[in-house]
Amino acid sequence: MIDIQVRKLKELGLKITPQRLAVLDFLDGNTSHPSAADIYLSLRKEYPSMSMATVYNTVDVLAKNGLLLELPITKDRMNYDPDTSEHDHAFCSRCGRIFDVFPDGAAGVPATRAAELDGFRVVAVRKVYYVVCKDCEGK
Amino acid sequence: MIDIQVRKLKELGLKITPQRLAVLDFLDGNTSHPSAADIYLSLRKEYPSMSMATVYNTVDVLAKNGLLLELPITKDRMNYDPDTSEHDHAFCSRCGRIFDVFPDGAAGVPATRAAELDGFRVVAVRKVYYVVCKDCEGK
DNA sequence: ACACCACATGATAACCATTCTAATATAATA
DNA sequence: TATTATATTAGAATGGTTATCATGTGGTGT
Repeated sequence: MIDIQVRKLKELGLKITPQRLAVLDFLDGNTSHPSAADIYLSLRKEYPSMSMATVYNTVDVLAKNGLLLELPITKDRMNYDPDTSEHDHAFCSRCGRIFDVFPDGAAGVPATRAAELDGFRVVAVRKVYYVVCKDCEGK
Repeated sequence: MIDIQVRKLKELGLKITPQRLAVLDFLDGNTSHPSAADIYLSLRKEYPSMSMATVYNTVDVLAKNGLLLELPITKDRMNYDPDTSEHDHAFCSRCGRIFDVFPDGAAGVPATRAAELDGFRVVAVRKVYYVVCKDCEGK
């Protein structure tokens, strides 16, 4: 599973370190949209020496190379998503959770439109729904 | 022009202060998507006593009441948009400018879809295009 | 016009996510 | 195994945002 990503790292000339593998392993299949602190706290058990700087270095290099999406949703932290397929997100401002929102086919924006915009070269697109989720709606 | 917004403030039971009027006046018709610091620096000339706290208080209360959009685009600051009509934004990572992107009619997402999503109540939607703008593309 | 008071302002400190620094460690290669 | 470019680490620094609290003031009723 993460072998694919390891291969990508190698292709990019990035060194395969235990820390990077740990981050990749933690992110693999993770749909919780963790923050850097979430990743750090989770890995600290297994890698007590890991520092926040390494987490930031790692997510930065992953994001810069398209292996991880950066989700700027609130003003107080960045969140990350290892699922780089085309989808949106819903953020519940009550509980703070971030949900994946996959295109339902019909309402999807054509890829052609995303590639060019007012003569600008489009590098990425982020769409966020600010919602009150089911759990929170029921108070 | 800003009389409309003053009326809205009154309706919401908010006091009409010189500082709020100054912020509203600065934002009125402003398409530069300023940060709190931008607002503060611009108003300091006219209102030397104004503090960042007041700017934050003001934009928060305006945003909370739908008179101002919060745009979480990068990890280093929040930007604001007084144009609350339905539109998207394009952010050029080279020059840092934020452009308005208005729906071209054809590709707009139906309002009905925005109101309900996977059973979640949708409060707001933000769509950001990360681009390289024309000016920056030509290096 | 005046007094009252809930709310707003302002200076400052506190907070916290992120970045920087510089010394040390290590993966990759030959 | 030696070399070297790259990565890691702890800690400090940075900077946007929030919190604190004393002071000021807009709005309302008298």
